[in-house]
Order: sequence, then structure tokens, then C-alpha cells
Amino acid sequence: MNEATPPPNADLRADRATLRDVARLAGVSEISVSRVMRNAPNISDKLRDKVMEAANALGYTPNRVAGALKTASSRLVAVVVPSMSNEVFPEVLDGIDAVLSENGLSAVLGISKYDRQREIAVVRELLSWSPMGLILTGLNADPAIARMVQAHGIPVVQIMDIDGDAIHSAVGISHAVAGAAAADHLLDRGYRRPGYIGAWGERPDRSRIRREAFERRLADRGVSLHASRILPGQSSTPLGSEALSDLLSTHPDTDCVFFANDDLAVGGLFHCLRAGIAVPDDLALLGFNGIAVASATPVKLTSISTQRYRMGTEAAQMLIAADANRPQRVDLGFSFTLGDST
Amino acid sequence: MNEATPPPNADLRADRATLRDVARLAGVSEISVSRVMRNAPNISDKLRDKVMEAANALGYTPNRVAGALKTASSRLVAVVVPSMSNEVFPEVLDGIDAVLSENGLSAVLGISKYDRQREIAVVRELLSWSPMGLILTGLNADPAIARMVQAHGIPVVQIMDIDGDAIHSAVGISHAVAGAAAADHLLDRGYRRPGYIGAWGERPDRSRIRREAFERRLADRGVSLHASRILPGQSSTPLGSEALSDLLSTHPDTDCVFFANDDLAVGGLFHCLRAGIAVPDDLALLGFNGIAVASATPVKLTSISTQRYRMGTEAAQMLIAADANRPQRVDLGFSFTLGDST
DNA sequence: CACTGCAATGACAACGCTGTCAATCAAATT
DNA sequence: AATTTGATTGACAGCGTTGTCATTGCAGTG
Repeated sequence: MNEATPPPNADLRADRATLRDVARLAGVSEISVSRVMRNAPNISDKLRDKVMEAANALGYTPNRVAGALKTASSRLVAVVVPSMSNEVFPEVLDGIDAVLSENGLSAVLGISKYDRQREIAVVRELLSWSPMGLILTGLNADPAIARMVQAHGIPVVQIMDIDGDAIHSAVGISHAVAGAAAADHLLDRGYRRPGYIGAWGERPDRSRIRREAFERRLADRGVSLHASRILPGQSSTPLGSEALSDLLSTHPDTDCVFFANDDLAVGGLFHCLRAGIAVPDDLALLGFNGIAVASATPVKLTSISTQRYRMGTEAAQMLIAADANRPQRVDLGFSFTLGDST
Repeated sequence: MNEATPPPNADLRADRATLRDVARLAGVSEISVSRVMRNAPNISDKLRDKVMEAANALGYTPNRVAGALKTASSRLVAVVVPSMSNEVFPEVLDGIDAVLSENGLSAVLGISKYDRQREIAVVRELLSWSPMGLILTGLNADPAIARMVQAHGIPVVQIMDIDGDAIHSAVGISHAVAGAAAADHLLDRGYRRPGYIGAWGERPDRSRIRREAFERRLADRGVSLHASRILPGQSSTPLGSEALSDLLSTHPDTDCVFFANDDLAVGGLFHCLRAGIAVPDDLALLGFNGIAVASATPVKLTSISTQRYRMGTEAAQMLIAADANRPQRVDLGFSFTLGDST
């Protein structure tokens, strides 16, 4: 009977306006609308006005997915961090997003939970969105990740760490230098029986690098690590209290402690306040990161401050920069925030 | 001359393997590869094996962008939070990601910086990726956002707050109830000259809801707010110290203080420790959120604890649930974490 | 006035995938 | 043995956009 064929592909997709709709309404071609929306060159003001009017009338929003398919690259940046429960990563993310959003880019997030296999899976997942770049945490990414990235031909920036080989570019600090600086700081002030407190099985291994450099410098200057505790749990203030209390129970004559991070250090400080241990006279405490709380404690904590937000902005900028193909290594350095605890 | 036509579209796209490549190598049709990759039903083991082998040989990764274009919906969830510098949002994000990643979904992130216009722009941007769902912070989203979401026909979950009208579904707590509970807690313990300390111009306005409910309940029970400080800066421990010190300078006889959050409360506690103010005898302190540090302070802080991580997991689950179209309102409640500060 | 050159616009195809429907095949039934 | 059934597999088209190339129009040139 040759009936009117029903719409063949009646996906019940919400009827978002498309380029075609705008083009029809404006009486121009689709490609012209596309050019106007992308601010492509060689568009007359008249055309632009016509198109913008039609687009506004229809509430048109470009479908980035289609664009990404065509160009094989999206205005998305894949970001993989190991955790969200450590204050430093949200700060980095904040910096990343600040730069990305200013440039019309968005971040797709992946959390690796400090798990290598998981990180590979997460990267694979994120790459399936054809991001224009990738930001990874730390330098010890699996070779499989490097290979995947290569296949996609996109720039990668690894953050936090610059003590090893990067896939492409890296922004961060040298944790080896920081660990040595911690040792110098404590030795210079006359402490001779230094302790170390870490957690979480030294994940990320940046903390291990710091500790090893710390011990090495101590040794170089004729001092050995007096005591140390590396607890299995995730770093937190309560854990810091516990660790210090435990360490002092076996090595009460420890005269200073370098902590893997400020959360632990603040916990240690709290323990001292509770136990009536005079800081820094009985025991000196040195933290790492320079987080906000640490600067407000009753006895202000001395800490090695890093620039997390800036790490994020730098990483994002490197991705965006025209010369993103030239590998870079940016050392953001660290600084001592002197408190009253050392 | 009828020369061999050169590749017509020689975009220098990295030569990722496609379905076609896998299909050719495996000697099957593209659609079969597609079905294997998606775990679609009715695939013989033989076919599956052939395809998987070919896929592995080529290192094939599905191009989600193409799939999303075809199906007009991606395995992406758009998440908008106001900030990253407040510990609570990373925790929520952590929860969201935990559930999403378990279900093969990823989060695209947007940060609104507590700015309404920015939030609209961010949502528009994120929607252009055809996410399968949207998670927003707070209930007071702009009508423009509701309209955009409607046009896309995707589920929305608003988190943190359930004290108002949701676009669709909401998970959180009643800040009005929490504020009243804070008042009851302090009054029940005999305090009669309560103070309040907030910050950041009461953004997010959830803190304003708590304060108003707090004051209302005080009034209902015949007590009026004795003193209050709402500083312009962003909440932080140092700001809490400052605010309390300032408040006590004009109202030294204040006998308890309810803080907008634990960061401020911990700062307040530090001020007391420094100034030799006995907590809770001279001054009682009540926080909000129940963050980790608060439980490790020398004088343990009493706080109203909320379940941030759970808020994230619940929100993500609601989006994924088959009945995501039925609006829901989930009250996760709060609980008092009793310390020694009240 | 014919012609060159450039700016502005458009036609067309393709990006890689999946929904629809048709075709095939083996097992099960009569 | 003929037929039905359900499980597998495949052909085809099109999602909304943009790169490529062709076309148009118009000012400037000799």
C-alpha cells in the first residue's frame, strides 16, 4: 500500500535543537551556524546576527559529543588523582578547574585509590572520551598508561613529583630535596635524636622518597634515625596522635619528629598538648604540606609548605599551551613555614 | 588520469583501532563486535572469544564519544559543587565516584564558586556532553537550570539539603532541624548566653538556614542570641580563632558558641587553648559537620555530624537506579558526636 | 570591461558507533 | 521429513557536527 513510513529511528531523544534547526530558522546553511558557534573566521556580521538570533530563539546548545566525534578530540581534560580524602588533591583540582573553566574546558575525574591496576582502568575509561589532555598524579605511572596515551597522541602532565622520569611533562617539587631540607632544618637547630612518623604504608610513595632522603641526609651528617613509626591506616589527625604516643612509649628520649604530612603532625601536636609535653622544648615537631589548620594551632606548627593550587593551575596551563608538545619539567619548590614547634 | 585518490580525510588522528578494525581481524561484522564490547545478550561464546582476541591484539578501546552520539546519552554524570576548599565536597565527590566507577560511569566536574551565573554556565557546559544524569549542590538552583535539565530529559539529584523544593530528587539533611537541635543541645545543658559564628557571608545559605532555625528555637525557649559574628572571609581554622576572639572582646560573658562548621569551631577551640579559656566551663563550643580533626583535638569538640560520603553514594545510586524517574527525597539525618566541649 | 583575488558561504561526506529490522542457522516439534 | 521456534548474526542508516573543497559575489586592477 506504500503507506507513509513512520519515523525510522524514533529514539525518544529529547528534542534538543540542532545545528540544522538553527540553520533552517536563520535561513542559512548548517556549516555557517557551526562557524558562528565556534567563532570561526570569515563570518560577516550580518550572518552572525541572523544565526545568533535564531540560536537564542531555539535555546540552542551545541552538542559537544558530535563535535568531539568529528574532530577526534574533545574540550575535556582527564584528571586522575589517588584520593579525595587528603586535602591536597582537592586543592590541586581546584587549581586545575580554575584554569580549565576559564578556557572553556571541563575536567573528567578519575580516582585511583592508590591502586595501580585501578589507575590503568581509570585512564582507559577516561581516554575513551577523547580528552584533549591528561593529568596524572605522581611519576610512577604504569608503562601501559604511557602506551595508551601515546596511542591517543595527547599531552600528559604529571603532578606532585619531579624526582623521576615523566611520560611527558611534570609539575611539582623534588621530594628528595624536601626530605633532605627537613633533616637540615632539625639538625641545624641542634636536635640529635630525630623520629619519623608516616602512615598508609607510605602511599603515595612520595612520602617514602622524603623519608629516605631525610634519613640519608641525617646519615651524611652523622646522625641516625632514632625512632620511626609507619602506621598502616590512612593519614589523619587521630592517627598522628596515636602514632606519636606509640613512638614515645618506646623512645621517650626522641627530641624531634618529622611527619609525613600535616594531618599527622597536627595529631602529634595534640598529643603533646594533652600529655603535657612542651613543644618544642621537650619535643620538636615538623610537618609537611603547610595546610591551613597547621597555622592556627595553639603552638603554631612548623611545616614545609607546598603550592598545591598553583600545581593545578600550572598543570592545566601546560596542557593548554600551544607548545604542549614540548616536554617540560616545572619545579614549584617548597618553603619553610616557621611556627613555634621546632 | 584516474589516479588513486588519496585518503580523502587525512586528519592526522592517531590511528586508534576502531570497531571496523576489530571486526575485520576477527572476521565478523562490526555490530557483533559492538555487542561483545557492550556485553549485549545473545552472543555465542565462540563469537565472543574471537572478538575479544582480536580486540586485545589491537589494543582496542571503545570510542565512547561515538557511542554517546548515537545513543544521545553518555556514561558520564555531571557533578557541580560550589567549592573544593571545603572538606565536605571532596568527601561527597569521593562517595559519588565510588558508586559511579563501580558502574562504569565517570564524573565530569564543574565548580560554581558559589556564583549563580557561573553555576548556570557550568551546567550548560556540562550538559553539552549529554551526561546521563546531573548532581547539583543545594536546592536553590536557578530556574534556568531546571529548564535546561528538562530539555535534556535526564534525572537530577540535589545534594546536601532537603529543606526546600527539588527539581527532581534530593539527598541530604534538614538544616532547619539541625539548627534547632543545636539550640536544644546547648539549652538543655544549661547555657543561656549563646553566641553564633559564621563566615563567608553565609554562603552556602544552608548555614543561614541553620542559624535562623537556631535563633528561632532559642526564642521559642525564651532565650535570645547573645552575640554573633559572621565574617566575610571563607571559613577556615584561623578565621574561627579570629572570630571568637573578636566576639569575646565585645561579649565576654557569652557562655557557649554554635559555629557554622567545624573548621571555625576548631579555630575557636584553639583560641580558647591559647587564651586560657576553660572549655567547656568558661565557654562551651559546638561545631557542625563532624570532621576528623575535630575528634582529635586536646579537648574533643562536640559537633553535629553529617554523612558526606554517604550523601555522595546515595546520590549516585539514585541516578543509576532504574526508577530514577520517580522523584525521591532522602533524609540522611545527622547525629551528635559528643566531645568534651559542651 | 574582462580578469584576478579574496572574502563569504555552501554542499558533501565522514567521524565510530548502535538501533532497527532482516537473514540465517540449529534445535525442537509435529 | 517438514516445519516451527528461538537464538545468533549481519546490513543499513543515521546520530550532530566539522574538514575539505567548490562556489558565489564583489572590489580592485590594468
